[in-house]
Order: sequence, then structure tokens, then C-alpha cells
Amino acid sequence: MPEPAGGPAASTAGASRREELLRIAADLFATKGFRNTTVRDIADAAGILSGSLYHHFDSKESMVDELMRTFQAELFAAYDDILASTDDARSKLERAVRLSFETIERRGAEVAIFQNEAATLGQLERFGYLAERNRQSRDVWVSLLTEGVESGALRSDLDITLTYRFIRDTVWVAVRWYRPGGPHTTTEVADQYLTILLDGIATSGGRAATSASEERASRPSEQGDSSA
Amino acid sequence: MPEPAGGPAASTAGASRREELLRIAADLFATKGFRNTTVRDIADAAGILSGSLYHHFDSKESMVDELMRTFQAELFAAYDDILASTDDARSKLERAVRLSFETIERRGAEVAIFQNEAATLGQLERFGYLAERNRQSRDVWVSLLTEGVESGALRSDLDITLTYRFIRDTVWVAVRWYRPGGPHTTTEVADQYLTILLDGIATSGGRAATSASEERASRPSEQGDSSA
DNA sequence: GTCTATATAGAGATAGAC
DNA sequence: GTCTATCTCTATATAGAC
Repeated sequence: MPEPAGGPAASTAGASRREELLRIAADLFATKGFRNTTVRDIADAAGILSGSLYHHFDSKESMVDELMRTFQAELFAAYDDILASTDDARSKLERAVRLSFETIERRGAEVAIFQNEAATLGQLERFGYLAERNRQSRDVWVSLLTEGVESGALRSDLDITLTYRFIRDTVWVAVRWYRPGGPHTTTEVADQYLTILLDGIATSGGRAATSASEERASRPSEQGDSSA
Repeated sequence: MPEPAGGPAASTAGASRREELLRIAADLFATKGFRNTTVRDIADAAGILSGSLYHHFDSKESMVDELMRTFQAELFAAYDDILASTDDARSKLERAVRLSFETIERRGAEVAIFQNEAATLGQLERFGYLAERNRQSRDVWVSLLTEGVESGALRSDLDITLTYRFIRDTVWVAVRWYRPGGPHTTTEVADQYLTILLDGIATSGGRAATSASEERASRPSEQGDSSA
């Protein structure tokens, strides 16, 4: 902890050298991949020599470790806020979805690194917490979905596990194409996604009102033959 | 082309040594990542020494190149079949979605490699065709969605570009968790996904019949405030 | 088609001067 | 906090024997 005790937090202006270097590394890891980024790349981008990096960090691995720990702590604090709120089930689900897109905007590099590297990094003991966080996040989504079904806000014929995976994947994979300052705001993207997720892309004609959706519920696994 | 002219196609039984090695490499690239897989890893898995691999392939890069070219050719031939069919718009869209999940089942390694490595590989001239294929696939989905909206099968208030991205990402990202022989068949997964995509996860109550969806269409960007 | 042996380059990391 | 200099290991790839 070479950080001054009451020093500046995470603002870009008053960022410590360490935080500056971490930001540079994060962007490179996100863009080129962890393995494809050399310590020399990071040093070059920072305008120093590779050896100098080791004054600030133990290793390249330590850098990504610190990035992921900080990111996950922040993200799960936000999830906890949502879970602890008194909003109804549907609102909580919407807030969780919006949180993802906002996180992509504010912490895009970290999201990308986590999405792209978690599987390989996670094999090292040091990164065991990544798998743990994954379990936690599954619990968050599954409980939101379950609450939604029980309260009647969500359809009861959903396979919760599959639905969870679809939502989880979709809200995070947008990091591949979303660019802050680009043509869409994070709110617009979240709005459009929530519209699709909640109501679907088909016109109402395709889904006859209540009776049909109850018939659907009675044959949970084979209803998809509507495609033929 | 050291392949006998009229030789065996792609069946596992009559596979040439070359194809065998390519399969081994594909699985490793998919699991550990291209950069994290060494030629020694591949040789070890094949039970030979690393130098021997160079009797079959120029380089590690050539291996992934051949994998991607073959895969893309196969996939786009299937897209072409769908586009050329006389099915209605909704059926074509459903077929395209099902094709993705079936491809994940049959060519999971290639899908994973493409998903994980296209961005970095694509920066090399040699892999320029990956960007071209990406454009082609966008055209396929956008034309399916446009046709769907025009025919009245799909809602007219959709942002086609955003919808395309959501669908594209979701149908392919399932490669991260789908395991052939696991608890779900590819048909079940596709069914569930199509149900969500077409009709949404909310109960019908949340979406009043025709008038409401037309009101929605009149304010395309701000409807998402239903979350507050 | 595979092995032995090895060239060559690049990567992460360290020690001590400034 | 950065630089100079350098060690060590690992990776891709090659040449020629079997």
C-alpha cells in the first residue's frame, strides 16, 4: 500500500501514478487481450520503460488481479443495493439490467477483461474469487427471476436457468460493440433491450392473450414447435 | 493440398491425420485460447513432438486460419439456404436462430474460436476475411429483421440495428455454456430462446393488446421509463 | 510421418545506479 | 519514480536424420 492514507480517491484528475498505470493497462488488456499485451506495451503507452513498472506492481498478473477485485467489489455493492430495495420484482429486474449497461459505460475495460479473460484466469488459484463472483451473480439473477415469476410479473413457463443465462450473456456481451459517446446512450440501449426482453420482438398477433399463454405453460418444453 | 483427390470428407472415422490434428488444435484453441495454446500443447495432445506438426502445417496461425475459413464457408452456405427459401419472414428468422444453436452443437470449437479470437486475429491482413464475414452476417440478420417488420410479423418500433446486435450476440454467446450431451438439447435451447425473443418474459398483463403497442411505437426512445 | 537437435526471438522479471 | 542492463524461460519455427 504505497498510497497516501487520506489521498485522492479514483478521480482521473487526482489519480495516483499507480492508478494511471492501472488505467493504461486496463485499456490495453481490454483491447488486445491480457496475454497479447506485453509489459513493454503498457510501459510504452505510459511513456516509461518496462522495468519501471515493477516499482509499482509485482507482476502483470497483479495488475489484472487488482483491476478485477476492485471492479467486482464495486459491481456487487450495486447489486446489493438493488436486492435490498423495496421495489417490486419487475423494477428490480429492470434496475439490474440497467446497471449492467451503465457499468459497461463506466467500466468498459474491466467488463471486457472479465468477459474475455475470466475463463482462463480463473484456472489460477489466485483468481478463484472470479468463480465465486460468478456464482454470486447467478444467485442475484435467479432470485430476481424467481421473485418475478412468483409475483406474477413474469411468465411462469420460463426455464429460469436458461433465462438467467440469456440475460446474463446479453447484458454483458454488449461491451463488444457499445462505445461511450457513440450513437446510443446507455439508457437507450437498456430501454431497447428491456423492451425486447420483457415484451419480445413479435407483433401481438403472434401471441394470443391469456388462454394461449396458459396453454403454453402447460407444455413447458415442447412449445417451441411454433417455429414450424 | 497433400489431400488425396477423391479422399474421405470430414467424417471422424476416415479423417486424415491432418484433419485429426486440426480437430485437436481446434479444441485447445477453443478451451485455452489461441495465444495460450502452444504448438507443444497441440503436439502433446496428438502424441507427437512439436517439430512434427510442421510437416502438416506452416504455422500455428495457418491452423486457425484453415479452421476459420472452413467454418465460415459452411456457415454461410447454410445462411444462403435460408435466405433463398420461400418461407415467410418469421420462419426464416426462426430458422436462422436455430441454425446458430445447431452450429454451436456441431462446430462448438470453431464458434468459440471465432467469438473469442476474431477481434485480435482480424487485425492481421491474413484474417481480413473475418471482418468481411461479419459484414455479411449483419446483412443476413438485418434483411431478415427488415422483412419481418415489413411483413407485419415483427413490431415496427424496433431499432433494427440494436435488435440485430442483441440477437447476434445472444445466439452465439451460448457457446460459452452449452455442452452437447448436457442437460439441454439444442432444440430445447433454441425453443426457449425463440420464446423469449419473440414474446418476451413478461406476463401479458404488462403489455396491453394492440393500442398500447401502437402508442409505444409513437415514442420509440423514451418508453423505457416504465422502469421507474 | 515422426524424431533429434537447435536456432532465434520475445516475454516477464530483477538488481542496482541515478 | 525511472533508467540501464541483463537474466531466464518459453515459444515458434527450422534442418536434417530415421
